[in-house]
Amino acid sequence: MANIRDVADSAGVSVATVSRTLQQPERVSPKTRNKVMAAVQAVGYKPNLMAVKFRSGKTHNLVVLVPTVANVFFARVISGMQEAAAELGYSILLANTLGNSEIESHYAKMVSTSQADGLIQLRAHNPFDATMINDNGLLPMVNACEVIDDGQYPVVSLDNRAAAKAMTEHLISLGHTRIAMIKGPNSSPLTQERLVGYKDALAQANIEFDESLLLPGDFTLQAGYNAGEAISRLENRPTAVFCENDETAIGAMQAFKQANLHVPNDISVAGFDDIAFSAFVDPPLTTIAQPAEEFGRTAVTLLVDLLNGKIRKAPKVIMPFELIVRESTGKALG
Amino acid sequence: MANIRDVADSAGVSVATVSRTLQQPERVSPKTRNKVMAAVQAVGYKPNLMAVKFRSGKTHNLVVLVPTVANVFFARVISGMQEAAAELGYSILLANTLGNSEIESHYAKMVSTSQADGLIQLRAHNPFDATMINDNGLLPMVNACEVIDDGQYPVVSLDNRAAAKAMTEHLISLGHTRIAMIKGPNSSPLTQERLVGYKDALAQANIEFDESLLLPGDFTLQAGYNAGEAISRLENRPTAVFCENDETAIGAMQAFKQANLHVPNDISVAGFDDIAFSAFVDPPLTTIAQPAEEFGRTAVTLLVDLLNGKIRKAPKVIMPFELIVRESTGKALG
DNA sequence: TCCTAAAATGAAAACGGTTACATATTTATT
DNA sequence: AATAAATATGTAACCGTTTTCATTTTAGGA
Repeated sequence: MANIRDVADSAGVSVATVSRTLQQPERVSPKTRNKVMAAVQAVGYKPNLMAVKFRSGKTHNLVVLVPTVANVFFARVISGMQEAAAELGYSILLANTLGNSEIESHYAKMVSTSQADGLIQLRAHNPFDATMINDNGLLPMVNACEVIDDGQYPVVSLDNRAAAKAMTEHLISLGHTRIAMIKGPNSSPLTQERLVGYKDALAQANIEFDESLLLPGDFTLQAGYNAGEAISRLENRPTAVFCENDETAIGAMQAFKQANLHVPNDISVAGFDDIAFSAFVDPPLTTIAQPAEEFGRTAVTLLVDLLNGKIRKAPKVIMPFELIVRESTGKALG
Repeated sequence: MANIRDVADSAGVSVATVSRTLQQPERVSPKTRNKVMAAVQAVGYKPNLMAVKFRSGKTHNLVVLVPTVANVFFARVISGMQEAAAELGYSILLANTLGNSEIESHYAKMVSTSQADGLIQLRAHNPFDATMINDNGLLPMVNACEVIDDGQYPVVSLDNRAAAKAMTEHLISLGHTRIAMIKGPNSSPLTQERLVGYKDALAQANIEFDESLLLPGDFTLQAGYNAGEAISRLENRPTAVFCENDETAIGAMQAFKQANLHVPNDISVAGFDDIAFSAFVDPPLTTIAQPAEEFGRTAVTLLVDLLNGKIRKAPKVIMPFELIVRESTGKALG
């Protein structure tokens, strides 16, 4: 591979002049500029950006830690990130961690080993262990969606409590009083917040919280299906189910159909996230829409600001949500 | 950030010794080793991997170009890639190109600018333009799923023609003779191959190919819905629809339901890919399963072999498929 | 104890750029 | 035409590591 010295030799100038021609063309005379450009073509020069990044100490790489890109909501967030990063001149190193802590720390380590400038994660644990921490103890990181509440890192999040409350109120307004909830994984703070919002709404309507209507889940279709089956068999069956994400809701609906329960006549089903599939299932799913792409864009912007020292204290950006009422929720009958 | 020189000073040895201690501990005396390790801890040394990669000329980064991670099938392929890469000591730089050619070439350029050792793409165009090509004209690349047929690059693919033929034969065996097809984007060779397989099966059964039963699509839910609507309105309606991917099939099924067509009694629907959702829609979707994760793993392995010079001629790996019959396809009635 | 071979360590070059500083050239001013 | 100022270019240090080669130290055998 031709390097900058080959170009310099071919053009009969110094390497400094070649570098200047490429970086700040206005600082070099038109005559020289032409010579150099011709030489660049002639020798087929491509700058070794690894050398540039090493020399400058800025990689312009951002690591993104995502539990799984198979989660359709995350996929939208990532799209937003990639767009914003491209605009700001950064590359996204997307780490699909699959819950594998080796992959996680492999990528997290990229920040402490100068391979990336900062990190964004869509999960709620500190990815940096003692071996990665540097002098001042803080590596540049932004948390999106899920929240680490230690207030040390910028956060872009949703008011999950308010959103869950809004959805529960919607169900209550349709006359439902026995409302089950299928939860997300307990490890996720977001799951807890949504649970609190659900309880808020119940309390406000003077409906007693019933522990037996709380079902475990992990945000997958299969978990939704399993919970749906369990609900179908309940003796005093609830008339509505609030699922903490859309995959769960779609899985549950399938279980209800196989148990010959009609949605929403026998049981209303609500989701969370508004993934693309939700408008195309039968019946179309009532859910909470989040500005997923905007989440991603904001996270990247925050991180870049952080890297540029434009941020004093870790900000907390709360994104808006929207209740999308479709046909999977209806009036409580009987 | 402490560098190797700080460690050397702290341990009272040379930088060469520090480097050796870290890279080939056996080449250094136990006494020195302990001193150095202690110094590493004391100064909080983390090697600057940008410098290492620059120096070695090997980045151990692989760029993966994917049109959109929102495609659930791709998400599975990516998971497989990440696993294999982790095992082989490589990092995946995942580029969600969103069809944006700027993002595409931004990431493709990483290979020609020494930021990545090679590239895998899940699309069928040459991402390298004239400005990226190096001396011998070939940059290390592997094509997965979609095929560039110039035989220059290794390929890991499916016999899409055979798979589409198998699915069409399944429909024919159920008594269907009017079988519509909802295509993928025309830009995709894979789409053409599946079309040919479909025609193969028709010809073999002496069913004349009907151009009017061929509907455009782009692998999205919405395109499937649109095509499904169009099919519902056809005067001489087909009794079966073969969709070139599952998203399309799910979108089409939704359109049929809204047109009061029962699946499969009024119309059978078949997909392709076997994404997770397909087992959880109503009715569960008949489809072609591909070993998605294995695709990813194989692509990474091929690329790494290519980088290590273990490959003479561009190999073509064909992965197996499986026909998954669920409830969305049934006997042709009437 | 002395000599040789093996093992351990150090000095310095190299990777490919950028950039501060020095020097050479051009342009402007009188 | 002489001089100052502005512009253009070159020289060399530098970023943090690895690695070759030279040198020193240690171990082993006589």
